[in-house]
Amino acid sequence: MKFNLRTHNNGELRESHIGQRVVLNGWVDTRRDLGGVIFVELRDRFGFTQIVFEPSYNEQTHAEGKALRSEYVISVEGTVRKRPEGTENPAFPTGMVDVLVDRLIILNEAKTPPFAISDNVDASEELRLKYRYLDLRRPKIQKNLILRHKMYQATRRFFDENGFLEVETPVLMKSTPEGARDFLVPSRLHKGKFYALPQSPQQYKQILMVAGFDRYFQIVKCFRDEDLRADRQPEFTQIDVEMSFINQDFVFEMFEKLTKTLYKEVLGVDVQTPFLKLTYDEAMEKYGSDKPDLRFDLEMKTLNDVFGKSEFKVFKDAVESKGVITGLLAPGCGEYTRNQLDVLTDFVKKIGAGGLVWIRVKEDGIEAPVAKFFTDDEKKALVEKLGAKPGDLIFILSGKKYKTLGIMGSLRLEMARRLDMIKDDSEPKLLWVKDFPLFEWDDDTQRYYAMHHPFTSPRTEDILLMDTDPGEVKAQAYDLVLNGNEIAGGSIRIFDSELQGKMFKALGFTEEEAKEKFGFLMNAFQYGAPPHGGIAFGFDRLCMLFSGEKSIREVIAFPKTASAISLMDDSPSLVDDHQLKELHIKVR
RNA sequence: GGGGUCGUAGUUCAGUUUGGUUAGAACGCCUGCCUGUCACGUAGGAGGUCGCGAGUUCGAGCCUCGUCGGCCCCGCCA
Repeated sequence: MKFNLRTHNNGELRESHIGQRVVLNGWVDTRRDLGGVIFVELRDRFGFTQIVFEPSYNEQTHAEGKALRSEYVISVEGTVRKRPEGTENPAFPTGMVDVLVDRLIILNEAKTPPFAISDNVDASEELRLKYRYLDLRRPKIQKNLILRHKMYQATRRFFDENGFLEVETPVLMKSTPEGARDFLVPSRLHKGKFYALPQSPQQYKQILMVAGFDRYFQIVKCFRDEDLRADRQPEFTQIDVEMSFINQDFVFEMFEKLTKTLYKEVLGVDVQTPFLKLTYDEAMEKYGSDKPDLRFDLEMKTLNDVFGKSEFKVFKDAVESKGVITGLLAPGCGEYTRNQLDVLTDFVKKIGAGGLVWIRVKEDGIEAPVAKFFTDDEKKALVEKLGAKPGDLIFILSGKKYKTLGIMGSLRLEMARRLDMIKDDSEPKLLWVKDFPLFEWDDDTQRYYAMHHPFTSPRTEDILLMDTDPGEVKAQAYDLVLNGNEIAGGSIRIFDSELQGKMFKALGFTEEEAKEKFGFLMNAFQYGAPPHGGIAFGFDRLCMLFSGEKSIREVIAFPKTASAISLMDDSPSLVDDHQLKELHIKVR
């Protein structure tokens, strides 16, 4: 079909164009047929322009315009005109003018869409995902993807300017035993063998360091076959980075700079550096989370010293078993009803707490079902430690250290919500959490697992503990946290074969197993590995937070549902038998 | 793997508590009228597998069981 190329896009025309002859292409957004005159808002990703079909200007085109419907794709020619006095629409940048049409070409008709292509029409997410190509026409989603584009560009500019090289790594790689479940890809050429999709390009980027690339980055898709969340998809995008001849502080500095740059260039916001740094233990004790939200205070206090000699059995057990007693002050909540307190007790029980101790602070002391177990000194010390005032409410949990702190952290977030302390427009709170434990004990398999990954270096001063007390070893691992979201994580790596061997041993790998799984990396390390370390940013999550969305699906063009299905193209799907046969696969 | 919640015109929802006549509303859609609208107005009209399947019942959108799907959370996510 013949049509003229546009002279302008639909967000472009201003009063300065009045009198010009223009060609516009786009989609019919809305049509208002007043009988004698027809107004159409023409839409493309640049904006809206009102075009007018007027019989006195061109009778034939006006008649043709009667046929237009929503989402028709058209090309029009006409003259830019100032809108008559009083009919301007300041809501649109192009609202001072309209285009009098004298030539209309309908490039494509369209079925009535299942939902209006508009920001303020609610359509269920299910429907939006099924018709994602229509959903993506909505200005809001387009705005999100444009922001994402800006993030890509600012990121690449930053790394280029700082001496990083962008290198692509394989998408078909070797399956590794640790960490998330791999997505497997069967090999046709090698019967019974499988590739894995990368959970991250971790080992490749370390090998690039051995190869001397010194500074590497990649904006890369990663795959983890785990269950989804609002901020988690099975395939997602990382800004993956690795550097040689650096230390942890150097990493902090470099990526504070990146974060600052992104805020400035994409949002025009100034953030202060350096960021606050908390150790993992501090973060857990004060906020009950390794990704604390610091937009509000509500700091937890460890009360082991207050109740160190307590006769209250629950507390006594916690102290004796090296557990924790942790307290949270809920200011002004002293009047919470028994029912409200029961709801909160259920809340913590659901996530694993044995129970919840609550205490009302009064003018003349404290009031609580457990008060009779406390000595006067304990009561006094408790109120003092938490800085409690009459009218406040105190919560106490006790039990296994990190688990209990984590539950109190959840309660902290819940109370912040109830007290309306989380303001969406508050300034971004960024911090580093560092000194993560190197290992995590797993009761089911009765062995240690690497909390970060098996290539993470312990703190130098903790290396000796690896043999005697692995649980106490801290890693040179760090997360970057934004408003309670983990947006990046990384570590300084082991670059010494001997220490790596020690690590594998602590994880319970035999030498043969280690060789079989990671041998190529170990081999590479024998040929002169530089000290190195890196970090990876969760790019989708970062885009989500920058655009103020609550789900990463809003910043991914074609996302999966919570059950990892793509509603638009109906994947995953069954495949033909002959495909399976070629791949030597039999479905049970 | 577990918990919560939702599923009714094209869409968003009401109706389910207490089973009972022809399942409603708004928007959208279609047709007529309308020359300055921008949530156009106006008159009329069409449009339903109450997610699906069993069961209880004289009778099920409503009750029971199962199942499928969306969303959120726990586990999981080096």
